[in-house]
Amino acid sequence: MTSIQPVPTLNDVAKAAGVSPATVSRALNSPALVSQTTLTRVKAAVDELGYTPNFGARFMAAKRTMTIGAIIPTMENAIFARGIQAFQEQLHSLGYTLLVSSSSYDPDIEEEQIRTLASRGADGILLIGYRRDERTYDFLRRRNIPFLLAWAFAANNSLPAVGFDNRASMYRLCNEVLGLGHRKFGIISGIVDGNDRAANRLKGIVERLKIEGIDVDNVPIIETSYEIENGARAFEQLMEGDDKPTVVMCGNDVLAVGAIQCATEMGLSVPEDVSITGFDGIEIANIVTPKLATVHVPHAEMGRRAADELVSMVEQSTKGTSFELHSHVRLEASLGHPRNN
Amino acid sequence: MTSIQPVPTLNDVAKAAGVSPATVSRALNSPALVSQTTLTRVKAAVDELGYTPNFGARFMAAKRTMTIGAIIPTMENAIFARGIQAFQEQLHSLGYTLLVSSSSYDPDIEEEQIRTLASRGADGILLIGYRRDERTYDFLRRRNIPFLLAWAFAANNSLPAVGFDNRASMYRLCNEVLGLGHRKFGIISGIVDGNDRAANRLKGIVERLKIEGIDVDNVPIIETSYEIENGARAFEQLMEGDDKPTVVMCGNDVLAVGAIQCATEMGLSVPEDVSITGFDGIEIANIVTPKLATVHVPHAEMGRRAADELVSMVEQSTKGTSFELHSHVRLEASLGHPRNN
DNA sequence: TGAGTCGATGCAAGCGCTTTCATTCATTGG
DNA sequence: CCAATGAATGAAAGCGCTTGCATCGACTCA
Repeated sequence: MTSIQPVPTLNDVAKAAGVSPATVSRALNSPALVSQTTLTRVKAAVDELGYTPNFGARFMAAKRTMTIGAIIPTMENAIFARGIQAFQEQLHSLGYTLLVSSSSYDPDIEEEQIRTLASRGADGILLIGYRRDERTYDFLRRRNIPFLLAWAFAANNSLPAVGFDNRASMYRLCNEVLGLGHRKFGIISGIVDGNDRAANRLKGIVERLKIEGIDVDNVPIIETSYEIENGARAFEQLMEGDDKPTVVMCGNDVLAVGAIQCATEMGLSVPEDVSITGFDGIEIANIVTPKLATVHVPHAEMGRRAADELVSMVEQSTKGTSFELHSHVRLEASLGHPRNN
Repeated sequence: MTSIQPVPTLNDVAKAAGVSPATVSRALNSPALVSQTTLTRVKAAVDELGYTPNFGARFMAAKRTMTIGAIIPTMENAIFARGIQAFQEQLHSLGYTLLVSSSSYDPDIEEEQIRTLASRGADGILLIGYRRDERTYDFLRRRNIPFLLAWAFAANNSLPAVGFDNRASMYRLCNEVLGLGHRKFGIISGIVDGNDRAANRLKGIVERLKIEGIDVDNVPIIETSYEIENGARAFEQLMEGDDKPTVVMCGNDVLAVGAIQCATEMGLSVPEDVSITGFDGIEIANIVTPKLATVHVPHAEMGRRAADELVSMVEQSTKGTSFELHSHVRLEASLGHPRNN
């Protein structure tokens, strides 16, 4: 075999091409500065040796890594999947690589991941939602790492974000529900603590109900984490008492699907016996029977825009502009009139 | 404000603690070599300055990065979600960070991502399935980067893998289908080219049918990529002719769900008019009505085992041991007897 | 008491790359 | 024909960290 030279370096390429390392570096990063002849010679050497730059070294010498990090709460369900996929594809077409980690909805893990991404030289970071320790934001700012929030948008918050107004979206859905005549509500919310998206969705419902003059303190609200099973259990609990709700609004499609499944198991028909609504508009909303009335969020567009915005923040070192996307209430068979209005 | 010293370095910590950089490095990486007093002093300095190591530098000086890379075909649907989530959680508890990229089922992109991960100093890489250009494997070997395959297992292949036998699994499911009396098959397969998992699943059906004496050349097989929509379209096409199949076996739950939805839209009842089967046992198989008969794969276990194995390959620099997981045929309402047997 | 140990620390050499500055050589204009 | 310009390249200084080797006391043991 050939000699033991496992990883070719810039220097090896330089030798092979008969030029200086500096020239190879330039040929690779700013081809305009190098003559055509040298350029082809270098490229040939690169191919021949199978050279790949060492990011660690590059990161040390330069600053950029052409890497964007993203930290999402979970990979396990589909909530973030489509958006992140679009984000990644757009980044790829802009020449960036995406590194994704998941925090399992744990703020401490999230903070740790942020530090790790920073240590790794991420040029920018995408985070989900607003709410996190101020210390985390300080860290990012101190380090001068551009960051962008997604899956949420609050007009009164100056942090750059690409997303939608969770509160207003849920408010609109609640409007529709009221319009159908429902007055007895049950709510299954995501864990509100440390999650502004879940909190705002809940707020959207509560605000609207108050306006309607409904005594919100008597509306049963169950908080649980985003899993189908939990949605089912919560639903069961809501339907236990005498004074059953005519509609159960869920903070999330995943919970809603659990609720629908539970309803079916309990022999209740949806929406005749009880209406159920979700939020997100992910695939399962369409798969479940009956189809789930929900708020549809433009995930793919959000991902693409987030990529564009974050990259421009990185490259132009701008402060970042927020962008509000519009969600869309989707009425489907899981939502109907209450039985005895 | 304080002076402009954006990113504290090891040296800064050393100064603050009144020791040499070497000592700080040791305090951080091999605390056993440092006295208790120094240790606490260093830790204090680290906290005070908010120091985070620079991975680029660390990667250059040492070799390890405590990073594992994974490249999955897509993040968009749930096929890999659960397994990867478990993989990440296990890695995290072993002290490693996971970086995930997706290749969009494109071999060229996958290769590029592999190079990127290598450049970034991934200590090990997880890949999905066996089939890829030999050049890619050569690259990994040359670079001496441990890699492990997942979502597939072939006894006759020496590459280390943690997965299940796609062919045998599908063969068993096909067995059940035949047992119910079906003789007229339709097949919706994933794209076989460059995807050994899809290919082997198809093979499992075909082999079993041949044994049964069924003329496989006359069994309609539609290849399409893993999307619900495509499953629906393919199903429609299969049900067009006069000689309709009594069962449609799909290479994947996603395709199968599309098929079921299409059947419902066409006014066909499942399984009375036509049976439908899937593969993977992901969440949507349980959500769709009727529930999908499928092959259930222990995704979470696969993820965990893959993490353990890959880390041990990295740390003990062993060659890697393959491990076969067992899938499990799950009979559900979408599969029944053919109408006119 | 002196040689031998050993634990704790410091020194300094890189790891592979980018980039500033200097140098070289060909070209151009007066 | 010579100075001035500019394109192309090279030399070399780090970037922040790890680690082999050297050093230095403080102990142990005979």
